[in-house]
Amino acid sequence: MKPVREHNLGLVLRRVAEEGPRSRATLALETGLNKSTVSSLVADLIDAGLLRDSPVEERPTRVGRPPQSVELDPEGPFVLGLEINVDYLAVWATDLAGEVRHRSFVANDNRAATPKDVIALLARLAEDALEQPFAGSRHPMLATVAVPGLVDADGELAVAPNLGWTDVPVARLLNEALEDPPYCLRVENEANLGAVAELVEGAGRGLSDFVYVSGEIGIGAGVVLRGELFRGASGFAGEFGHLTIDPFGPPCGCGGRGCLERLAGQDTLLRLAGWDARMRRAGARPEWPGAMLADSARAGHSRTLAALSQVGHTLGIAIASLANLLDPEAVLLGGYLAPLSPWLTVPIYAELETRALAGRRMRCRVLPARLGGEAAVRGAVALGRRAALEEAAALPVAAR
Amino acid sequence: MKPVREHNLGLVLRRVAEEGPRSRATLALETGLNKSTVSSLVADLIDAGLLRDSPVEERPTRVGRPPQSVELDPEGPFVLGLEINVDYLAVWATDLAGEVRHRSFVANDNRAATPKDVIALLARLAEDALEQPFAGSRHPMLATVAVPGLVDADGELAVAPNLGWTDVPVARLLNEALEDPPYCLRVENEANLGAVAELVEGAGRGLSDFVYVSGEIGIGAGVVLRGELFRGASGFAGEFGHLTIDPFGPPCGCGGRGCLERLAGQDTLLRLAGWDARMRRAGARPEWPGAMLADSARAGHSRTLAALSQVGHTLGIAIASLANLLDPEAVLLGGYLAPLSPWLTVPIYAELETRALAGRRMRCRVLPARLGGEAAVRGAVALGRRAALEEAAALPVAAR
DNA sequence: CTAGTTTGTTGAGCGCCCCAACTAATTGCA
DNA sequence: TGCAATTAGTTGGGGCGCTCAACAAACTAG
Repeated sequence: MKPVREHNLGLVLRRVAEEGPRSRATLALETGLNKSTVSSLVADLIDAGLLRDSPVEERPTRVGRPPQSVELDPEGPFVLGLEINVDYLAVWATDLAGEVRHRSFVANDNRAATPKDVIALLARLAEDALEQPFAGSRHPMLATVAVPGLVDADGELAVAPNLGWTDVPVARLLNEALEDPPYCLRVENEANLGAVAELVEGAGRGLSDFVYVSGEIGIGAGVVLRGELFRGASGFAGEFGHLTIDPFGPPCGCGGRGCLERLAGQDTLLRLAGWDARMRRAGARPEWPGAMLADSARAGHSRTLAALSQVGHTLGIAIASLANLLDPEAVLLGGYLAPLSPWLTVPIYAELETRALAGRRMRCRVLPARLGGEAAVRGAVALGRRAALEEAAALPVAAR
Repeated sequence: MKPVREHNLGLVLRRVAEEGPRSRATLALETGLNKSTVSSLVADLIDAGLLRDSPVEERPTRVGRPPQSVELDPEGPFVLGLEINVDYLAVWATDLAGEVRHRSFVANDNRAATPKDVIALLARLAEDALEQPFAGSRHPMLATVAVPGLVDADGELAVAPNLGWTDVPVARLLNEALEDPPYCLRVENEANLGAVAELVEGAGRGLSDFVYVSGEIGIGAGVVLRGELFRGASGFAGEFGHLTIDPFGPPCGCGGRGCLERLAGQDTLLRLAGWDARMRRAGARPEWPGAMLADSARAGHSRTLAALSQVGHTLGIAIASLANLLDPEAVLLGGYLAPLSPWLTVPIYAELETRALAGRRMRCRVLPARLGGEAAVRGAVALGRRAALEEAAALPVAAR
């Protein structure tokens, strides 16, 4: 009920986490706290195994006693990021500093398997990560699972169209499948986690309001508002692919008509560019359509260029609606859209300028995402890491 | 830098503001603070002129010493809500408790006048309010101005299409026109303030994520996320009327095509229902179209009913896009849409069910707004009042 | 080697919250 | 009427945790 110490511990810890190793003196300067207070806070954090004295010297050849930097303790808490996607599973493990300590990727056709089997396999991969020597610590462990579908407020996977799953309690099943369940396990939509990843270490760094558009098999989005992921009232925010573009357009799998995903999704784009969409199914890598179409566009194939222009205009209409509603600082194009952004941004900007009421007064930039196919796992660890930093601050006061 | 006292003062003050008069004992129970702490906090707030002992006895015939309730001091700080609209000006003044102490409304064709003259007139109305006896207090005074246009992050009115104004520094001009400028003066979009009003005392009470759709001459919206007004990166969020419904539809005044406002705005609705839109200009009251069309619909005029159905479907498409993106708890229909909602909700829900991906899993309700044409002024005072409560907590610590 | 400079630590002081004891004001019951 | 019982509010002691100032530590410059 009176978490002032906890608050300040968190302040110092997060500062070190976000800005890197630094001395007590600079921490005092940056946080506005007193030198002696910072010393005491840092001592507690070291006792709790969250920080350690750093060999890195922060010293631009100045006079005076050399500062003693502290950094995140790599032996401290660690974090798991898991991903279930249509045709693969992935697991990453990092320490508090965000250093990736373990990484695995397994191709697996998850549409063909039952949820239970898939989650059992994922649990095996997670346990491999936990076997790593660095995982022997007594610290709490957080895990986040990225899934390609709608996750409701209780963490249950309500529906994953491209996986063919409905109402799968992923968190519960995974907890049961794990020998030693983590301190906290959460499940989150893939595009949402992609947005978090871009926010923390990608094209969204430093931004506070943006939308990450994830072009996978469908088109999803993660919405970041005021520097935080926005999930919506039931956890279903960001279904950008089902914005209506043409009310009487072709029917979409969702039951609507003329959805963005139907008019500008991967299948349509490939078809417009002259490829048979079914080629995709033939075991290609996930990054296939983006890289291939970019090659084709670079080679100047007119049909590809026309397809990209058309899809760009369609995307632009949707992005203009989004901009009218939310006025974000930027829209990030992720997934297969990222490598195609050189050809997409021009038509998108054109639509934005004619259709966004605030026109050029609002500078909504359209940028390629930076993290490619790793965005979702990266976001999973990043979210877990952020939560760990938040909660870890409560640790030293409890340990007293 | 160590606002723990301030925080607790605010906690107590806001509790009383939101939940009404109550005793120190119940405040202690509700805030989790100690009885003695609450006593001390309340004493400070009384000293600062923010609270006073209340004659109201909170006593459900129980044994023991009767509690001494405290309530917001009506002699405390006061708040102005101003509104500049197309054909009228309005000023409300309330005390901290939200009790309206002064109210004025002046019909005035603001399109025909220069911004400077309009603001001078508004300043005169504001000064009338300040002449009131209760305004003689030493307390800070906050004012908020509602305007029907885009307000940028600096509080400048960038563009007000229906007023014909562009780049009017309303805050600066009003400050100059006022003899004794307020402690803090802010300018905010009309629909945004309508959303705040509905949040505080209308259909949005208790909700944390909703969108208020304001049907005035244009269609705007105020977006409330996590219980707070969301303004967007440049302050231009909520331009719901310019969502694209039909990319190749009729041109809209904004430069786009097939905007919601063009396809389902007031003019179109009246035309579809068989009225000449120009009749509106002929000096009718602002609530004219809603009340009149509702009468006509109640009378069973088939052309009106068909028009409402068509507009409802169009609105529903836009609301489905919004719901896909933000997953709000509710959408409130305000302005002239409120009295029409009995005929609009059915087609809107129909579109929501077919077009929102999460379908009936997400319960996005569509409700009529409750505050009618007063929403914007009410929101203006409510926003000022909320800010006053926030800042007033800093007062007692400064006064020490 | 000493003066100057910057970092980190130590102990006094203090704001502010909690706790417990106490006073105040009422009801219930003998 | 009067004395428990009960609930509200106040008062003073204690302690957590922050700030401040003085000091010790570790280095550079000349």
